Amino acid sequence: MGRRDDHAAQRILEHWQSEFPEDRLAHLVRDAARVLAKSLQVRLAEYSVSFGHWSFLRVLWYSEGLTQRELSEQVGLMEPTTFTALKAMEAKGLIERRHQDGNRKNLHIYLTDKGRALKDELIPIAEELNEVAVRGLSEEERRIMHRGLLAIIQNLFEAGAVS
Amino acid sequence: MGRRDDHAAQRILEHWQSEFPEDRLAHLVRDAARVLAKSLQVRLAEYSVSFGHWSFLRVLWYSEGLTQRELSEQVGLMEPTTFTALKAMEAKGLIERRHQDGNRKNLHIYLTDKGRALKDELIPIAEELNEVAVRGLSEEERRIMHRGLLAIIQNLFEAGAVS
DNA sequence: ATTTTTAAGTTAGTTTGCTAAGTAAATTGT
DNA sequence: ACAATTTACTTAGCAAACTAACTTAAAAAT
Repeated sequence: MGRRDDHAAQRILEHWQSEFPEDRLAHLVRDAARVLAKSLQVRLAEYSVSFGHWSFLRVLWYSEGLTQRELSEQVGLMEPTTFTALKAMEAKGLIERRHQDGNRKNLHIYLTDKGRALKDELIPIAEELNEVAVRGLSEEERRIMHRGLLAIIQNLFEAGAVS
Repeated sequence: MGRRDDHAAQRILEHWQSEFPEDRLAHLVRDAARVLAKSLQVRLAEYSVSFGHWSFLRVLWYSEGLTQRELSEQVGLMEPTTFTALKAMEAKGLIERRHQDGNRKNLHIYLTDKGRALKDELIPIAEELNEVAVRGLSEEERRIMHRGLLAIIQNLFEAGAVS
């Protein structure tokens, strides 16, 4: 990493010693999410897989044949997002969208060989990145972060904070 | 919160008992960030302040007169993003962009009275939301999450993971 | 059996962020 | 003092997400 990036890293870190008590955690979570996403994006780009597509591939590798709606729910995105992503993935030859059992409405999603083959290439990348990200954190700390993030999500839902 | 939301909450939580070891943390961080952002957005909307504008306001409340570039760095966003947000905020009468000291290049950003007045209304909202989010987590756990998130950001920068 | 309701997919338009490339002012080097 | 470089802002265009509203198929109710 060059001097420019060291500088960027330092800036983003210094940033967090500073003021703004009122929503420090929210911004910190957001920054971490951005850095994580960006990192994965950079690595996936070598395989011409976008970050958006990755989210669907990782679900499909575990369970093909879901409908678009079911996929939406599994992935945690809204349907129009899913729709757009899947159309693009179909155009790139990663998946097929098929009607089934005489039902002319539901579309079931299947991987192509090409899409399926990416699994063995991309999973190690994600695993390695994950490992790098939490390097230096103890098992205990990792568990607490996991539980803590879940708690935040749950708290906000329970408080009716999210629509 | 209605039944529909309970359902949504449960789905998002069940989601995290499931497979996908390879980047569970990354997705969890991302989901938490989305829920946090969404929650704040909903609350800010009552004041016609968008989430994007909030990020700048909170910095400006602590230090007016920064240039656009300096603001970008403080907020942690790229300059074009800053530019667009500030133009919109100027149009809404929240800030002014002014040349200074005979320098025809740098633009310094100042709050209008309207922008300044929002501070007392919005800061409590953010504080309250933050409190709700981490409800049930001990001081110790909060500290670990804070350190852990910082560590993730730092690790990824150090690994050259981010461009 | 027909109507009504619900569900799945789609389209349109918005928001928030990005990168890459352009322009013009200010600074530095000769 | 002038040329070259760097810096600050701007423009253009793209990506990933969203909400709201539409269409049509399937399921439920009368």
